[in-house]
Amino acid sequence: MAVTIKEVAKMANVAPSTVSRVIANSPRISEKTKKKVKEAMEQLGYHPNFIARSLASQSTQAIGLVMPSSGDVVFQNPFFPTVLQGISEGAHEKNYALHMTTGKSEDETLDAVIHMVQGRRVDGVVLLYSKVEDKVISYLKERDFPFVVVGKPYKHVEEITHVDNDNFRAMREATEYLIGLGHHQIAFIGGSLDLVVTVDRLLGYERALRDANIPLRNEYIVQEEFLREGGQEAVAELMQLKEHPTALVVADDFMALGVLNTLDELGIRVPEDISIVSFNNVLLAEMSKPPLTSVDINILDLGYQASKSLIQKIENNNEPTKRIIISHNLVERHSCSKL
Amino acid sequence: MAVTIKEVAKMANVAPSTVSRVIANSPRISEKTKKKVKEAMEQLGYHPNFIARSLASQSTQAIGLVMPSSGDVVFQNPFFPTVLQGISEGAHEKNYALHMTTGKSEDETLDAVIHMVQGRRVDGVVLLYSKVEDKVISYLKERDFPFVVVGKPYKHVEEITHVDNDNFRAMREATEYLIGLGHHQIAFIGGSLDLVVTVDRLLGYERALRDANIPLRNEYIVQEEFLREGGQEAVAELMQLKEHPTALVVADDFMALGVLNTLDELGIRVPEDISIVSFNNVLLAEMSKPPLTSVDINILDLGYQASKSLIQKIENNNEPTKRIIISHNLVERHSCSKL
DNA sequence: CTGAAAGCGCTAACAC
DNA sequence: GTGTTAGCGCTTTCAG
Repeated sequence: MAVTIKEVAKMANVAPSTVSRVIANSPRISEKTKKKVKEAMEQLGYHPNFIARSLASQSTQAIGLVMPSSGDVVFQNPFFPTVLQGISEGAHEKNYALHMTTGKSEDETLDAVIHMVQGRRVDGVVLLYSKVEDKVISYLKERDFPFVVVGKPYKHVEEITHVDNDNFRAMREATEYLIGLGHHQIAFIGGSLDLVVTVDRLLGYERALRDANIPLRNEYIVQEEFLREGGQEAVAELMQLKEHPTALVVADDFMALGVLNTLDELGIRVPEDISIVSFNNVLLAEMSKPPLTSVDINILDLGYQASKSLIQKIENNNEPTKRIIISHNLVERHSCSKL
Repeated sequence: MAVTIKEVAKMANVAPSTVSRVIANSPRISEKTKKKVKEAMEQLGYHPNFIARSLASQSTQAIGLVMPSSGDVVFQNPFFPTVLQGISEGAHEKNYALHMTTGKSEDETLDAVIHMVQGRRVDGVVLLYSKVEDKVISYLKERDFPFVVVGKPYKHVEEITHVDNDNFRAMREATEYLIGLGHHQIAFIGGSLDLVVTVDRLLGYERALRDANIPLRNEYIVQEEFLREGGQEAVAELMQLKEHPTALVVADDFMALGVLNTLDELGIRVPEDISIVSFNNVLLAEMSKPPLTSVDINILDLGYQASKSLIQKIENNNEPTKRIIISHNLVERHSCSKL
């Protein structure tokens, strides 16, 4: 077995509790013994056992990550590694570890979360997605277990701490940008309406058009759940309309890449024939042909703030509910042109 | 506090140990009491406390994940979510949880691993990368802590269980494929030579050329560490050679996308002017223009087998060292043409 | 400022 | 088959 607190205590000629206090860096301990103990720890190569500490202190210093069901194609999106990185940075700063959960289906995910929570493996949870009706959220909320969501919860927005962009405004601005370039026939290509982010963006899109007195058309709104097959057709249909759009707002760079691809096959040039603004501004956006004008939503910060605020909530039980809005900004590249 | 084993015991009129046995599904316990206990658990809404169990049994049922330092651009690569998914599936099957570690630098990563291991937070570790000189591997090996690596370790290959593709053969075949199309001037674009995978593939490339009696040229070998800036130049230089290559093998789809991009800017058409074979076959490969001919390396399986074999090793201490080779296959799309 | 002792919730000999 | 009893390694009153 590894070296324990007892052995350190013996070596330093103190009680185990004193060693424990040194670890916790208790203020009421003399510099002298502190030093003595530290030396002993050093010499024995002591490392605290987290599990034991967790059991005694009823806290794990770990936060749980709930990913979308891995069946989802969403998972392929570079969005995730990036939020992860942000979360990880925030956690790291406060010495929290990360515990992951994935399930293939929604039910599996819920199950895994229950295990994690009831098994007391984590002190809090961050949800990396936000669906319209979500069992995980209900479960967590009901048990009053600390959690934050990346994105906007569908229900109880006021009672759930979440980190989000102002997706409504972001999409409104993106659309206005296109309007400013002279476009009136602007289509919206978004993901599943099950995702709150899609809903918000759709609303922003509609608002921009309405404000500019451009009539909305149902044919101009497509939900492209599947990045590939489904998308191809949807875009093709869109372009076959008598009055086909001259510009597109696309909910995600990854999707936009698919769109770009389809357009190319149809012999439609970007930005000459059609303009595109997309979202997220991942590395992909600058590597596509043409490089995409994309709304940067600061994914890293989204993650960073999520773990930060979760930890605050964990450490201070009556931390107020917060809504943290991460800024966004349009990065102009070469996928848009004036009409 | 939550309901414990004791309360269940009391309610079912048995000893705590009996309840424990029921949880462990011990064979030598009567069906009758088993049922009685289960009912009590049900009624009280009992959930075992993992932490307590871990402490008592000296095992956590969790495996640690070591990601490459997050500073690396590598992190952006869709490769990771996919291995993760595979690992997660393998872990899930055996009821293991996942614990993540990331550091910004190599040293931070090592630190995090030490914490995870010494803190007894995990029973084993899987490394999601394989670098040429790696402290994490040395550390783990020295302590004889169970681990497997995804990819091929640089040293001690025989003593470290790892899950890998036959990258040498895969790249040789990819190169031969191009040779078969009539290409003789084939350049190699790979990642950092710090990564073992790059080394293996480079070797496979060289072998294919040698076997075909095509002289190797140093100018034809480029390491493109940075996907963007650096890459642009490297490719440009390559194409400015008097005898520029007519085909490229690229170590990764993501990189290939960058290459495609640069080529386009230079007015060089794929596959008319130059052919490209890339690696990994992620979703990206079919979404690029043109869709990439790419070697599918079964990333998901790479992850799946990694967690599988790690768990075996954890559960059976004298499980032999294994080398697991995941198959690959060339997926033809539209980035190659006959010369 | 430091020590003694009682747990945290569960497992694992060892009895019977 | 089931109960008793020690711990696992640490934290945390409570004394002093």
